[in-house]
Amino acid sequence: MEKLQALRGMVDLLPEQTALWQRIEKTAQSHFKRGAVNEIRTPLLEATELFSRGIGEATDVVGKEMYSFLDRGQRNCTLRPEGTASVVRACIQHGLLSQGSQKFWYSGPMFRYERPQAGRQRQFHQIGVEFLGFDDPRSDIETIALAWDLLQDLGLKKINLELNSLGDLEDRILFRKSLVNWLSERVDLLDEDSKDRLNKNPLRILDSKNPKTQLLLKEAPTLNEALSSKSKERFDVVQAGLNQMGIPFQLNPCLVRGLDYYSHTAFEITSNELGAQATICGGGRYDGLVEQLGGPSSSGVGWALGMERLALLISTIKPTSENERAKFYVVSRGKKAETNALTIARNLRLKKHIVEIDLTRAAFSKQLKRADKSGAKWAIIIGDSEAEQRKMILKDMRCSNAEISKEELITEEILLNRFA
RNA sequence: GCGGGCGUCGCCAAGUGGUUAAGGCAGCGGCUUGUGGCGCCGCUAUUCGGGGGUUCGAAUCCCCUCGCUCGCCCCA
Repeated sequence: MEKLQALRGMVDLLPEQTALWQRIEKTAQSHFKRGAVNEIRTPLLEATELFSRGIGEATDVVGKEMYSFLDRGQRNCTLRPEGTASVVRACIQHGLLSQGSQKFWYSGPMFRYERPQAGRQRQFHQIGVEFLGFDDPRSDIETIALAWDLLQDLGLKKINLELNSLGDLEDRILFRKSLVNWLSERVDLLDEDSKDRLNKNPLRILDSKNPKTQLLLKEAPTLNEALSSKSKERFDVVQAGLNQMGIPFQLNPCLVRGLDYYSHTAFEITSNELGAQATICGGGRYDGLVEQLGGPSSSGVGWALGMERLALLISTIKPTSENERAKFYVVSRGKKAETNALTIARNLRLKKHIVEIDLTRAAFSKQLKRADKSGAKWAIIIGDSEAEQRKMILKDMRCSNAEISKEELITEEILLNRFA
């Protein structure tokens, strides 16, 4: 018989992991709340066209990584490979931008059909932020600071912020021309991938990992030189803002990012403790996107961070805290006792206590062993004789010595009063 | 899509051609027929990812296949 298992690249998160994930989500939400950023939830499934138009036909994400299929109505659908396009679509659809600028956060699964490796799955999860309708470079600074502070709060000390400016559309067209010209005279020195990109997407050559290509690029014209004075000024404001906040960053003139919609500020937060997939958070400005998707001319800036990669970095943190453990562990034997036990557990829970109940019918010694292991502070023991008297034994499990630990016979009423 | 590594019980793991597939953890049962951290005893893989082949004999050798994993590509 064929073993049934999850599809490649689809990962189960077991309780040991979910505790950590909840911690991350809780921390992030706390930062969003303080920043007056509102949650938005959009569908996992969208029209394929949203992504091909938004992210760009020539990108790898659209070209070879999308989970696309025809639904029963012959509509071309795609499981979202990223969050920004959906958020922008929702904004346009509901006319939110006519109500002024918007600050959003989202969280959820994304899908890309790639070979899985460390820090990369086919279904992965992102927490992201999108600020729409903000043109001021201070919004770049605010979003970056939000990401930075959130990661600091999670205890990540050894992370790097890399920063670049892609300029506006005109800057990039100019730069592309000069880069292509320069590289065309040196095609022989390029690696295969880069040769391919020379026509398709020349800017991407900049972040080639091929060492020879990188060496060559040191002589090449840089994006920075191609920026208009206006773009340069804007970039200066962003840098000055980060400096003033004491957020350290490194300029990386080769940081271009793979999605077509980025302009001006582009940034990545990386860690060198992650293996090959070092980026835990990436984002930037995307001023043309709203209009490109059929909305009003409007600017935007945002980022997304990878939950799996974040979880990898924080995985050393202890998962279960003291107050998440059960306060009571209910043990019972005998027909009447067992049903009484269930009711008592429920009544304690209605009083907001954390209660674990043993449903095994094993010997008391066995059940109490589990009570001990569970870390519960109190055991409630109900056998036939207690059930007859409508009482129970309350046993203090905090004492490590079983012989001298306190226990007493009490009624449910007394119990509920005492722990009210 | 292309490379490298790996696949023995829920988890970790010995075994590298001879047959009873070690051991540890976890789980279950018992010592303690109604009472917890220790200890002791017992149970838990007709089977070594799957299929085929070589051989008197294979978890151990060969072929195919599936899966996992790391890397390339790319991104979070």
